[in-house]
Amino acid sequence: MLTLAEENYLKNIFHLQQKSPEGVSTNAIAEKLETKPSSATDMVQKLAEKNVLTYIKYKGVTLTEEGRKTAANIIRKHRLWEVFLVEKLHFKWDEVHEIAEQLEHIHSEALIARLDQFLAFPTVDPHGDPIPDSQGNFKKTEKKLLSNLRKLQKGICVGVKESGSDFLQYLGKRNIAIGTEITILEKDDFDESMTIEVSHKSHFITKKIAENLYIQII
Amino acid sequence: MLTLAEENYLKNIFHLQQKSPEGVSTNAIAEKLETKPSSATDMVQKLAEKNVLTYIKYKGVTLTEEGRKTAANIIRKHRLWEVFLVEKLHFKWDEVHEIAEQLEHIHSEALIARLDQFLAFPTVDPHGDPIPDSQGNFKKTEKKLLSNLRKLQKGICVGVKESGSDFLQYLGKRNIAIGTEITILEKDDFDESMTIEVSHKSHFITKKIAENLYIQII
DNA sequence: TGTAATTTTTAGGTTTGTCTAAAAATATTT
DNA sequence: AAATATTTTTAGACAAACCTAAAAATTACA
Repeated sequence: MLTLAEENYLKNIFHLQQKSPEGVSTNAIAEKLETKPSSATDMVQKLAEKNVLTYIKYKGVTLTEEGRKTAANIIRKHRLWEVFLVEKLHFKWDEVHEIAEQLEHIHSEALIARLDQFLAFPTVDPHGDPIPDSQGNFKKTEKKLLSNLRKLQKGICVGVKESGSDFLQYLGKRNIAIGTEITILEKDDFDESMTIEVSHKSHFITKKIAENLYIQII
Repeated sequence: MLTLAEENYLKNIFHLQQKSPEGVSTNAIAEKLETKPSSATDMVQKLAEKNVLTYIKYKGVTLTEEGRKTAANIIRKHRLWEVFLVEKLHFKWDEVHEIAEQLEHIHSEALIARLDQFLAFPTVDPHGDPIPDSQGNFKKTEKKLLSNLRKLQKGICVGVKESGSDFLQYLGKRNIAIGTEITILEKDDFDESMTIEVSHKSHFITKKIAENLYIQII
């Protein structure tokens, strides 16, 4: 079982590794965690002992598979709690980070499993960031129907289901084409219509339209 | 801002003070917290410095008003989270204590205010223990209509609203009289009927009956 | 009331996670 | 390639929260 401080290091090293997959420097870690490089070195040595990362002096740090899974699980908890705070407690999406920073360290597998179910298994958090599954896997970016996405999720149009010219003209008028980035601003629970943003303009679209657009989540 | 360890001491001292209001010994604190008396002494001295309790060497400890309020607030959070876990995530009432022990230390007034609202301002936790208000006040035990109580809440019958003989005979047949202890086993959300336990027997009663029985919560 | 038993505190030490200052390794520049 | 600059690690210290062992105060009781 990791301590709170250890969990925070692991989570931040995970994020840093996205940017520099070849290895993360202790200085970068210290900066991210707003601490001194010497403290980061100390902690990194302890985490290497615990086999959640490999550390080569002066060369930097890489998460092990175990470390990667642990970090992903913390991120999973953080993002699930954010969904709870926004969807259930009606916080604004920009108010939830600090609280989720605390909640992500609650230890209970059962709690997270039930929270996930209570929230209807969300795949993105209120900022549109993906929520990894319980095995720590981030969903491979695959095409989905626009109608299956949630509020604030972002994606790139990668195809259409119905390809009649009426439909394509409809898309053309709204500057939607293959490669176009789309963000869901609002989604109505009742009729599944949505407001989407396309190149800084917002459009209202019906369920029928959304069911005919393939999107790759980004 | 108190540390997690300090909060746990405070909460437990609060509970111990219920049993011995004249002062709590450091040994009793150590036993409750499963630590050594010397550690309890150390912590108590630190908490006295922080003005949340008064400490007289060899004589024991009493919470200050500030300490009392802080402790009550931790208990409030613990019990609100228990309600959430049972009512929203469908945990059993005996599975929630450990998780609530962690959640009670999340620092955010806004979170607790919204959680309270989300849970519709419960006054008791799933074990029937009272939830103090945001000022740290425990509701004075006062009579309430049975229909206003929640599942698992316990009380003593202290009066009736409608006192026609039909009604009193109805109560008599079920061994309900002034002084009788009643526990709500089940409460139906739809028609507000309930199953109650009276001297080890369970009875089904309608909303109309429940609206005419005054109960003192225990 | 004085001695024994118990409770409580003090003294000194450990671990965790941090710090500063200095040393060592690596990288850069001329 | 040598000198300089930068990055990174090591060494030693500190606060929090705990421990053990010993001392001091209180309580029990003969």
